[in-house]
Amino acid sequence: MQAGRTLTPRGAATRARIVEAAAELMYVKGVNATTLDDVRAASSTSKSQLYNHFPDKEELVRAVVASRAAQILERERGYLQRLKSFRGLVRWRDALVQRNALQNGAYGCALGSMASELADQDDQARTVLAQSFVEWEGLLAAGLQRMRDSGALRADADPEKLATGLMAALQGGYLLAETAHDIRPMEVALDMALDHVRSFLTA
Amino acid sequence: MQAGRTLTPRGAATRARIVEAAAELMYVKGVNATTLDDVRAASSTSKSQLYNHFPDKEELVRAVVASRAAQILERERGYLQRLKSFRGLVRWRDALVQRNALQNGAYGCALGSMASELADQDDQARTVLAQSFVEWEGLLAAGLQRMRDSGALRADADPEKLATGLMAALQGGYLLAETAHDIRPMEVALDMALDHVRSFLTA
DNA sequence: CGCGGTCAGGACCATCCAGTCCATGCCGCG
DNA sequence: CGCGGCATGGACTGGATGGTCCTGACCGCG
Repeated sequence: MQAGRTLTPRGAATRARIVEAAAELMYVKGVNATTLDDVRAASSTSKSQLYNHFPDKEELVRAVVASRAAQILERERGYLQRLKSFRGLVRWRDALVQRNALQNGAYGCALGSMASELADQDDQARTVLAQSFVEWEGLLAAGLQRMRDSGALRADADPEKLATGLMAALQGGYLLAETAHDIRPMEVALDMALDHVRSFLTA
Repeated sequence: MQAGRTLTPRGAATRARIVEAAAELMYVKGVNATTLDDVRAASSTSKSQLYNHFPDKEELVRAVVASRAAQILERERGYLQRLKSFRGLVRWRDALVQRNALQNGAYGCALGSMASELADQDDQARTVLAQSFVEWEGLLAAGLQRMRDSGALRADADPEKLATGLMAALQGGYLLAETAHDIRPMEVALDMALDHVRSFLTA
């Protein structure tokens, strides 16, 4: 199985099943703690399928990273594409908090936890993750820019920096919540970032 | 070797060497990517010494966590014990940024990266880490409380929440910096949190 | 100075896990 | 309907890694 091959529908489905199962396991247990045998069992496939689709575990990990990044950016686009008011930002915050509350904060951010684990281990994965964060912040920055253009935000507001601040608060909040098994730090952190944006609101 | 044993000076030194070497390796490579053989080599000891001092790897990891937490809290106490002005907070920020700049943001926060890796893996370690974050935030909160008491901060400032916000910005900043290999996101995040505190300054 | 116990050294073992391989089955195309 | 190739299954292997154990050195105490 070479890269760029055209897959039959069945093959593509199997590949997707593998990536999805691996993503879930790696999210819950961590990348390094997830064995290929775990993935095999969870995806109801076999060892040779794994190696038909991925030359080695590293490539599977990269596929998982790409898949998760695409998934999250897709979801975030839903929230942020039309962002143009402070209320929209509050809704964004609420949706993230609520989603994380479902699991009591455990596991953290799917991108953030992989970033932390892979940053010192797979430079290629790290780059993709970094790029994903940039895109994610870009969605926020674009919304903030629209708010500025419409006069909701003052002219001296820097959408890029505000977006970075929001993302850092989000990621830091995820981490503290994951460690404490309590989502309140995440709420507090996001509220701080939101307050910061609010301080640039006109009138 | 049982817990609570009194060690000879030599034994204590060996134990400390092991923990220190393990801490460094786990910080740079990650906990799971660090093998006991790595630790043995880096600490110039032998396998049986490892097992003389620690029943298994998990306990070594816990010792590393405890050691790192103590180390960081000690360092932070130096910065925060006498914190009583906004300028002091800025100095705190600068010191952290400068320290992280030395390695171009790589590796992140020694506590944060272990928290992310161990949270879903060792509940005992997670609890210690959570407690350490609480203490760390406590140092910040105490300083902010002093600022409030002295009238530097308004009465409606909540030191606890401000401290949590600072910590989240710090941790999120570390993560983004580590992923991007660029400390600017960390600076931006901390500046946001500092601005937030500034918004509670009197006059 | 010698003796008991603690510490150091490193060979050794068992397990786990990434990665290989070959036999079988299914699918689409002619 | 038959054929060629792709997908599938799972047994197998080599090596890494956590953990054990035995031997010998050192240290403090009598």
